[in-house]
Amino acid sequence: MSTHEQHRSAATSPDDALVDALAHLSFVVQLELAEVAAAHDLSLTQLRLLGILVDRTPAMAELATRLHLDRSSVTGLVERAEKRDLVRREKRPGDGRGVQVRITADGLRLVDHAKAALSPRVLALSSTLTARQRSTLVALVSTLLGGA
Amino acid sequence: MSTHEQHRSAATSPDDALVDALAHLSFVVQLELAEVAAAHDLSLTQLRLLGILVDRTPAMAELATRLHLDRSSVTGLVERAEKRDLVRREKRPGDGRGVQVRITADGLRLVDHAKAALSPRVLALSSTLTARQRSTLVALVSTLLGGA
DNA sequence: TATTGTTATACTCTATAACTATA
DNA sequence: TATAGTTATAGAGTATAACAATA
Repeated sequence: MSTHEQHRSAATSPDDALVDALAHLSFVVQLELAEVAAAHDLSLTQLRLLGILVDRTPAMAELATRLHLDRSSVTGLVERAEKRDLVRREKRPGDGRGVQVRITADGLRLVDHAKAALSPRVLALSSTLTARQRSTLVALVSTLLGGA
Repeated sequence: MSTHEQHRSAATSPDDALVDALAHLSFVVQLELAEVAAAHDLSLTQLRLLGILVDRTPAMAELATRLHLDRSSVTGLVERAEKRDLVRREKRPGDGRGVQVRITADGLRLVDHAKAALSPRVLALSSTLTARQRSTLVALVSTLLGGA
């Protein structure tokens, strides 16, 4: 029911309870992500962009698909990141129209720091769980996400 | 590790696996939330605003706290919602400075529809889990969130 | 013709700083 | 002085529509 993390509603059915729990959890986790991004002077979208580029050199259109954004939005996103020397646009070999985006050393350093900052925050969230509970949670979420 | 939902990284430790799972899950759930909001011509923030107002009549400052926004941001947010007759600003009795924000019938209808649209989407996400697994997941997430 | 990416434009969202009015 | 809220301003983020270049 709740679309807000501080709205602790009394779920009336098991289904409602699940929807509530996942929505609420997503807000709490996203807040941590946004704070980590902000601490590195990045928006959450910029951080996601860098995260994607860590092990890929995608075309603009592929970035748009992965980020669920319009191609024109990605143009601006990459432009701003490029201005900060976090990414670089390169000509796509073999297709005169295409561009591929590559992360720079600066960008890589930034995303590494952000990732390092994220872990303790997310782990702190789960401090009320035992080690066994945490591993059960990981297993369930992995199944839910279709990841084995 | 992953800051992006489509980045299925091989977590190297149980801690990394937990951070990955929760981050990934949060993106997937937020995508559903954003799509539901968009289907009702709302941003996720506007939907959160309405969600808060369902059972409250808060002051602007309280809204800012709940939404993790600056007061000036809330001014614009409420203004746009008011322009669409989704909320109404009222004078706070007993404090000439204060304002309280109330959801309108239109707003309530909209948020109800959005909530109804969200449930099947989130439930579909968890279709790979058994009923018992879903209830375990709810219990673990509730503990994590400190909600008993 | 279709695809890739950009540009032009217009909004929403957000924060900072300065302001007004009330307490 | 302190608090509640707004305004002015600036910038990021986003989409739609129209465009150029290439395929």
